[in-house]
Amino acid sequence: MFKEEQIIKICKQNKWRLTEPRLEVLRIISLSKNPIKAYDILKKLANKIKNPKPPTAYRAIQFWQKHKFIHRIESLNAYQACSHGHSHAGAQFLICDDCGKVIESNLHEISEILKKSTENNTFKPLRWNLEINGLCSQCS
Amino acid sequence: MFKEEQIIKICKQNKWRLTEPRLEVLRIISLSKNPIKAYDILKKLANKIKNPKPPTAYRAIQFWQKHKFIHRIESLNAYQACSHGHSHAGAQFLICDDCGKVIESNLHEISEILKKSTENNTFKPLRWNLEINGLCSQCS
DNA sequence: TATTATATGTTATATTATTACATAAAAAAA
DNA sequence: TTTTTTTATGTAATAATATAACATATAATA
Repeated sequence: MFKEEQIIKICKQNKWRLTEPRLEVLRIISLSKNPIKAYDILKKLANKIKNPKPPTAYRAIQFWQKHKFIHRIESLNAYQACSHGHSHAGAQFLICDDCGKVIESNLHEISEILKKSTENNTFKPLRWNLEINGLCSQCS
Repeated sequence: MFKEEQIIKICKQNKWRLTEPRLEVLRIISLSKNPIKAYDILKKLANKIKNPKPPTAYRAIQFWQKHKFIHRIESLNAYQACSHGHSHAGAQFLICDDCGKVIESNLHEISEILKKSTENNTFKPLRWNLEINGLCSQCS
């Protein structure tokens, strides 16, 4: 969704500190074809900064998650760049069981349903995560 | 959803071996008010069988998951008894950020949407997991 | 009863993530 | 500008979650 220069700009505008580990971690996640795991990020990070330790990766991951530029795919323990506007309350992912590709999907009806559900049962949804497993068009 | 005797019956009918660790793990999960973590299951299991090790808990968890009597709440790394018929393809959970209670919800419209989504984008959904965070009626 | 398949016990280890504390760098205040 | 405060990083240690591997036991089947 976002090009690096856009992100740099957004960070500047919001006065978010765009440090080297953060930028490198974002690049690693963005360049990854499929969701990437924390320790794989860490391995790649070692090509950019010397002998990085887990907290270095996890802190940067946390930073980008907080600002909604990346998502965590819970069922995979892995991270993927957000491919939509970065301020949506919920996300839905189509996870191909065959090739492992994860497509971030819109399915905007979901938020409608959640609103309705609220009225009915009084649970007040704030954010959500929908992970759908199946077969992508390539693999089916 | 299921009482123990029903489960015993279902296992018998299907010739699933209902061993002691499996039964005890199911009881522990069923009796837990909120989703329970594997190592907490293991701790409780120690009251029932002598010095159980992680695989004992994880194997039983896996068994009940496979047969859809329990769900894993991915965002919590925790397990909860299924409160619906145990053969649905997808599950939705309302997770209260305040009290930690997790309500398994119906939201049957979801499957409709997924079917539609399939037609549109050719992804073929097989199963899904929707975790909605917010505030339950008690806490809001 | 013998054979096969399934489940468990146990040790070890892999994977994922956080705590704690010292140091450094940037931002804000004086 | 200098001091102070806040924020981020480096590093070591360890916590939390999960699985592999293999020997033994138990149940199902032949």
